[in-house]
Amino acid sequence: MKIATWNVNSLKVRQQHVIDWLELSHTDVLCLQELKLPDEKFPHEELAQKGYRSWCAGQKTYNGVGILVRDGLKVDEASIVRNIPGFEDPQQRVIAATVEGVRVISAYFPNGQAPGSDKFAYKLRWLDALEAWLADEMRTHAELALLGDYNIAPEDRDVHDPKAWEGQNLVSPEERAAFARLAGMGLVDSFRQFEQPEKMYTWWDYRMLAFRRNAGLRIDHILLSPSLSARCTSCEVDKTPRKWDQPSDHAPVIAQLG
DNA sequence: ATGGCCATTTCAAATGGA
Repeated sequence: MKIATWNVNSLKVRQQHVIDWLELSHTDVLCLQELKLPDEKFPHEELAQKGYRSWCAGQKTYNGVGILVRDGLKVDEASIVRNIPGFEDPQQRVIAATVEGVRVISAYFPNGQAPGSDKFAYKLRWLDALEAWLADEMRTHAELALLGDYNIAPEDRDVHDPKAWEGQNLVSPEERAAFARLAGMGLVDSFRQFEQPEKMYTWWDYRMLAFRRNAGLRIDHILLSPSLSARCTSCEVDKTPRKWDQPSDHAPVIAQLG
């Protein structure tokens, strides 16, 4: 089973990219972030025509997450959860589904704007709530995958220019500590399970010719519970759709589970 | 050179992203 995550930065604009990439990558389960559309505008029918069932937690203009599952894979309808239970939040950032017994979570972590800001405080509160909920989820699901736009570059090697970025949003010690706590819970960064090319990132600013200069950050991740990590045979970033016309500023990350 | 792009809302310029 191939599982993947992609921040599409508007599903309306990127719908054809998603359809093309599903066919290209043979992805079975695709987690999407930044749909930027309300539930009633989610293209369930169009995706169904391409062989995927879909679930979403959308909202107008901002945020919004979804999960696409190839026909034939077993999804327990009762397993669908939207948002972090107990964490009141109008922002739609989390959706979970159990697919073939694997707990799949699509998450769009808050950006945080800048350390010290109100949005940064919200990011840290959100991270605390996620961590508490994940602890429960991991107790009930041995095979769990947390996929999404984490808006955290966990290490300096995930940053094109660590000196310039030192202490900034997305790389600050507090954010990295939160990421490290996820690892402390037993979640494994599947990308780092395998040998990878140098300077591999998942996001590049639209400005400054950043993609051409490979001036990026690795902020999109697939974290796996111990028993799922043991099943994982590869994890890579696919930069292909970042080169297409009118691309998302993020590239998808895909992992193969044996 | 400390900006530059892009999507959205709504039709002009502000907001948010990362």
